[in-house]
Amino acid sequence: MVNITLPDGSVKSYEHKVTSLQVATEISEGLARNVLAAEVNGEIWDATREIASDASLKLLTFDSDGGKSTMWHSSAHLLAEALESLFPGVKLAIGPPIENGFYYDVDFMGQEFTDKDFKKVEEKMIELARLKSPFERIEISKADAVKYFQEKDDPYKLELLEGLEDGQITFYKQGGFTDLCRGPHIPHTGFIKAAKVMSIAGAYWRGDEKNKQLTRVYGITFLKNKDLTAHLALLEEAKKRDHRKLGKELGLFHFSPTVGMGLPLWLPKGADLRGRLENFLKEEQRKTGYLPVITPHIGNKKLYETSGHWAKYGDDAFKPIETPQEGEVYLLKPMNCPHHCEIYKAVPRSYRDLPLRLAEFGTVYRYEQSGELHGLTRVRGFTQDDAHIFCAPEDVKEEVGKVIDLVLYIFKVLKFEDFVAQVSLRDPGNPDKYIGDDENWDAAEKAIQEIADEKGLKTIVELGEAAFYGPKLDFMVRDAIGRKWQLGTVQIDYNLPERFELEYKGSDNESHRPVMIHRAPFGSMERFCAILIEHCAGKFPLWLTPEQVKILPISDRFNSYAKEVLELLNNYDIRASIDERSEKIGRKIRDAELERVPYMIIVGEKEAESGEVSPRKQGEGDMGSMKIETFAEFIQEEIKELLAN
RNA sequence: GCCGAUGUAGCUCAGGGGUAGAGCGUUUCCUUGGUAAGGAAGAGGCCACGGGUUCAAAUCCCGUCAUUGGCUCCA
Repeated sequence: MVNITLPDGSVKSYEHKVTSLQVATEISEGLARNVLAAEVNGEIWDATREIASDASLKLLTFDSDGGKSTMWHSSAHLLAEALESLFPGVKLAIGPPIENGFYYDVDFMGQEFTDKDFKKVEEKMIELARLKSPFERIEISKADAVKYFQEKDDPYKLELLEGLEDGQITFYKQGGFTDLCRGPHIPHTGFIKAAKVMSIAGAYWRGDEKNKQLTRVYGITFLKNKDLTAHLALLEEAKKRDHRKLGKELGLFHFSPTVGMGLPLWLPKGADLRGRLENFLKEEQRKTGYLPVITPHIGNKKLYETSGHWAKYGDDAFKPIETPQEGEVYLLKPMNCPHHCEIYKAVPRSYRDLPLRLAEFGTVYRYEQSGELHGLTRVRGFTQDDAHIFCAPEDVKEEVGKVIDLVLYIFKVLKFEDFVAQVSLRDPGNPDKYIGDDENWDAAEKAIQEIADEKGLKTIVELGEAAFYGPKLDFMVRDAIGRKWQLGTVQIDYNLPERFELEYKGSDNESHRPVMIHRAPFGSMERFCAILIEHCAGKFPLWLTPEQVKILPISDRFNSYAKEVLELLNNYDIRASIDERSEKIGRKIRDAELERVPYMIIVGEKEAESGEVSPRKQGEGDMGSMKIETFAEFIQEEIKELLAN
């Protein structure tokens, strides 16, 4: 008797072994047609694998992460089969599913493989998929497995086999292709209806640059052609939103090789945007008890020896700077925290001073490898919206809670509505990796999890992802087109207070060690601006955008009336300018639309006579006529709503 | 840093061993208009940089630099 418990709690009983697919068929034929894999007792299995004893069962379709990854893993095998047939003699390394598709690392053994070959491979994959070859799971002894790959002369699989234990080894076979694989796989290749080879890149065998470089072939597949089309459309959309492209078009920032790679130059509009974001956060921080501090861009190397950063991250810092006379050694600061610790130490602290929240938009410099640089998201000089909260251990929970409130407010205002909080805790199997006593760790981990729950955050817990100095809470957002980004972070730190010997006098008249909380809601201004640009496709919220209103006179004759309107809007603190070119109104509208100015106002004879304006909303169109004051108040009202707490 | 691709006008890109091309932008002139591109003329390039091959190189080869897709890394 086999009892299968389904996610809704219902139980199905069978006389004999049963496969997930059979269970699915019983529920409905339609479901069975869509089942790619199954989660059996929390482990993902082939839907065709027999379940011999009582189990909980969750059927996985393409809508689930497990279903997708199974589908893509199987697709990697299909890709490998196609490559073997088109490029005889290729050696295969590994081929896992990834977030958007899959890849296979292939040694082409000197055969040329370029993007011109993609189409051929895609067609071959589909041709093979149409055969509906089942994925067969084969348990095999290590000796037989080794023999198989020796005969096939596949050095990579043989090396992988070395690390595997006899009795644990499985092959998967579909059609004429057999691969060493743990599985699981979809029932048969026929599910794969659309295939696309996306790109190729070099990748070292086992990620080690001493090893041979293989060709990583990226691909993606879908159950329906329509889904592939939609996916490609999404990539197109992402290209359109690329902050590097929009940054250029909208005049936000610029990179000059003469200044240096990875060192962004903020143009007036970009600086305006960023400054506004900073002021927005500064104002919120002022309201919630943060104190501003400012620290220099360099600091004595000793500072970083004390903090431990030099030992751990010295290789990722710019080379030290030396004074010409005294032989002192300085570092361009890669972190703000040591400076802030010194501010803490500037005077003796009492429990009455705590929590002490020191905030600074601190610019830091880190040596990123040249190949790592990417627009504003990965740069060598960037500004953190940094703050360090020094508090008593018992206040950690409350302080983290306040940081969460701040982050949630920012997300709400900037319309990052889809996010999860990742709670990073210690790796229980590896306690030596961490500093600080267990008691504090336990308390901090508990505090973070409790407060995250109390604040109603959707959380995922990751064991072993904590920093060596304390647990973390990171916010992962999904942007408007579904891409994931890591934004704000909150980190609890026992290390630096220890290293800098920070103390405060408690109400018991004894010395105590504070806990330090690092937090940066935006992370870095550069990276955040990049994400924001892509999130809103350059259409910034009204309160934030460099130019809120563009005044468009119908002809030169109305430029003077336009100036009156401008002056009035300025009195309402509305950022506006006039398009005085002698172009037709259609042209002025088009250009303002492309500049993503949220509101245009058209002024001509009619408006000049009645003292009104005819506003037009970006992307939407004409709003009719109204008094200038009415429009100004309308703008002010919209901003108020956007910022409402 | 490593591998691949790319580098031509301010921008987007075509071309390709023998006067350097287009569209957009820009400048000047004409046009003065009612909700997403009015017209004309002109300016603008050491074809990334340095070597080589060649009678001749923007074009072919080598190197450098930068950009870019990945890999590795990310306090």
